[in-house]
Amino acid sequence: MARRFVLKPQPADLSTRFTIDYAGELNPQQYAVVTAADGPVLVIAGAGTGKTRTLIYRVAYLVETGVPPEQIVLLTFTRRAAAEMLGRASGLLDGRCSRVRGGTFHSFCLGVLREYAPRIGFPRNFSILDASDAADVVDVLRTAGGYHKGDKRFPRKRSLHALFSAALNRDVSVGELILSRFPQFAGYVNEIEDLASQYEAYKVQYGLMDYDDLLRRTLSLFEHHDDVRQRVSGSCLHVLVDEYQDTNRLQAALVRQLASVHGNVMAVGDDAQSIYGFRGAEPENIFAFPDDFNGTQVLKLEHNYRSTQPILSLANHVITKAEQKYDKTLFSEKKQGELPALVQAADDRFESRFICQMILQLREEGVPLNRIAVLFRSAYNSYHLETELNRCNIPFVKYGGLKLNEAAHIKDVVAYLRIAENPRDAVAWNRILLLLPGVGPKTANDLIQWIVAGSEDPFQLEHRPFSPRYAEALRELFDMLRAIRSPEATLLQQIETITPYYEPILKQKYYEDYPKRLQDLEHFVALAGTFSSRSDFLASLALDPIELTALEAEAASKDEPPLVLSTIHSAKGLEFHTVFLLHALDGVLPSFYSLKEPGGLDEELRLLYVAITRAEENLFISYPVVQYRRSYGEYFSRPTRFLDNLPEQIIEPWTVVEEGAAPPALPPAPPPVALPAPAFPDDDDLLPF
DNA sequence: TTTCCCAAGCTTTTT
DNA sequence: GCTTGGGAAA
Repeated sequence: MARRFVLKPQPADLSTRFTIDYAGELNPQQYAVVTAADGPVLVIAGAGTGKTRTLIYRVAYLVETGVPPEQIVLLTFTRRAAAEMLGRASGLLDGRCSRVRGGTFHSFCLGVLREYAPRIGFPRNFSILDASDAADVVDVLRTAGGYHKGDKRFPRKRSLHALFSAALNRDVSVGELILSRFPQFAGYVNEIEDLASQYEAYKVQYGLMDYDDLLRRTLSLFEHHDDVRQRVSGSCLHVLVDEYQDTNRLQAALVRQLASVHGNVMAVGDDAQSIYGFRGAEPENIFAFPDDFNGTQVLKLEHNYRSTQPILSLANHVITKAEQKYDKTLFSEKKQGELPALVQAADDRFESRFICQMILQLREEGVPLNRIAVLFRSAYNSYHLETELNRCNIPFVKYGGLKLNEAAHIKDVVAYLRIAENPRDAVAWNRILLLLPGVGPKTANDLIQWIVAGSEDPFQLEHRPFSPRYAEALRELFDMLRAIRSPEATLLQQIETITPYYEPILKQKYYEDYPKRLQDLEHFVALAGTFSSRSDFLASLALDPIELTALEAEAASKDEPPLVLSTIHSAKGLEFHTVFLLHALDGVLPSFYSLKEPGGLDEELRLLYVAITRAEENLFISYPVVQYRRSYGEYFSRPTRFLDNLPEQIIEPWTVVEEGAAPPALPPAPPPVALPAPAFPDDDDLLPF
């Protein structure tokens, strides 16, 4: 019997049913972005203009207007950023937003490839190579090919891989790149190009992908398999891309593919904050966006809610020094505030003590530690400070330093897991075979050939030529691997099978500091416990590297959220009540290396701009007058050229002195008279650091 | 072929 | 301060 079901009429105005008062909670510019119609939208957002907040509301708005959350894709620069944004969006909307797909380009591509990799000749369980794995591959090939036999210097494995990667990300051939930017290797163009193609072949042969492969193989998957593109892009009803100024050519092409079915893309960026040129990022992507997408609506966010006017004035001043002109002047809603300080310290120790004491004072005043950040150009710039912080018992996390998965002993353990996941993973095999006594590069290579060419069960020793020198060790290894391969073993059980096997090796290999490394392993085991599948765990380690200090800080202080130490790059998108920038020296920021790069100085300047605009209330830029270099001794350093000749109404000079020598250099006391300017060496004599 | 030892060289920013 | 490469002994 046929029936008729009568639908009730839909309410004419959906807005009355929104749970969020968008117009009330956002300014008109933000509101325009959040409620923008379908189609391509480009948002030019200055620093501190509530970009993140706007994107969060946009996601919520889309969900409220009926877009299925799983058809929204939010591409961000780090997974941390994605998780934070989706968390906040979920908070706005009773958890519905948690089903939004979010992550980095790399993690999104990984998801696509895990499904479609066989279409382009890769196994689904391909392994992901990090930079040092990739360098290991290059090393194996280079040794096998005997390239380093020449009389001149052949590039090192890391340089080689960096070269391959740079060529790919800039869409030029390795040969062209060498001639244009690395003339010192020009004598080896043919050899290096050979190696590059061997590297590619090796990855295909053993089912391996490096970071670049994740992007470019996904792109080529879309380009050559239209049904896949249709399917994937069809599931992306809305694509939102954060930090668009830091996308490279590949990523921009991916965005075009993802939006090719529905055409709903929102890209958000700020060309003045482009700091990834070294990785092939092309800030021009922002300006090319309207050409790439017909009918692009361009919207702007200009009101700064983060920083006080004095901090913005400094930022505005600094950015005018760029070669390239930026059409930017930031205005704050917060008019009042302390002047940014340019703090001169005698040396590293003074600088560190100044920062620690100031932090303690701020904490006294009620500023939580995790609202304070110390930023620096390079991870090692903070060594002295870290010692001093430990002395003062100030807990901290450091972002941008050594990652958990970069530590050799962690990489070893991960290698066992990787083999269990992908038994053809030659890099992982190489790594763990070399740990066996009596096995060197040659034997390892031979064994890998046997193993990979072998039967379905790669962990059989029978019928394989092997020497008694390492037979017993190999048998033990295979027994262990077979145990963790067992389908019943949970991830935690697998790791608990590995550790007793690996500990003797660890003890032997790192006898001096093995207890410390053992501790890392314990953290690692604990971390593994939070994952359910081995493949998720491995992917997360590769794509969302965890800071070594993050685990330590967590273990050490449950009571107080720690201070943040971070490279400027890793602080992108974040904001803090108080920001310290240390080692603001010529040669550090701008980095010595940047002088050789075309456009390098501007990028360093933008880096300073990013650092400055992280601050809400207080900004202290400090530098030591005397630096020490082993092999050179002590020498005078020079503060960053970017702050030369700034008026005192823009940045206030401070001097740090020992108690008794002069009034303490702490507010509200007026800053003491500056020391006589140090005798700077001539630019010619100036050392890189 | 492996392993040990010593000298040389280099040292940014990230997925 | 650390990795990397070369050379020589086992």
